[in-house]
Amino acid sequence: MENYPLRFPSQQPSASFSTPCLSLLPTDMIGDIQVFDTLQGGNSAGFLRSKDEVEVPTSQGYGAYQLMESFAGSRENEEKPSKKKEKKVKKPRYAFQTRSHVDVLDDGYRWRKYGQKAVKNNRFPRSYYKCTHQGCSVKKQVQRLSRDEGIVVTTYEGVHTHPTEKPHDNFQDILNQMQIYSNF
DNA sequence: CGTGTTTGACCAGCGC
DNA sequence: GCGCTGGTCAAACACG
Repeated sequence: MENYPLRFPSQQPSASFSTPCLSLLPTDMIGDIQVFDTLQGGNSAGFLRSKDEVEVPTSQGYGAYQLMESFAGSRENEEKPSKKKEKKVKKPRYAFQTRSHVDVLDDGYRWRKYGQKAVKNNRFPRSYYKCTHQGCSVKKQVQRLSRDEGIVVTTYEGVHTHPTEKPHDNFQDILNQMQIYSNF
């Protein structure tokens, strides 16, 4: 099993959220995935994994991404297979909750939509995307919360095997943007 | 014409 | 076994 380096922000920024304003994410709404969130309007960041563990934010919000990196791949094969033989290997998933008017955040990668499904208890459909880069099998799901339609949940599955196609601002710039947006 | 979206069909897992 | 739900496929379509 190989752990590709997580290419989310820090040195080689790949995130370029077009309408960045991350906020709290109730993890029980999306199940067994790791959750990255930042508190709206502040510079604190939290990272949730499983249902109850909260990592303490580090200065300037970098901590969350660093934690993501440290957990990359750590949950593979974690759940018990219901049958004896090895079951599907689930890639680790990371969810971002973003307050945004648009569903699809520009994270610097090229995505192809391959499905859309109505979701139970949610009047908004969930969209499924795959990274179009050759050999990269990263997927993401985008879903708007029913109880707060201003919030978009983006769930990433897998890790990109290539750098972003859109070199961009550094992470600090993104955080600054988040500040601006959150002050609305 | 290449690329991306839409959408119905299909399949697998899970709970009852 | 059956029905529900989530996830994926693929043909048709739209667009630059």
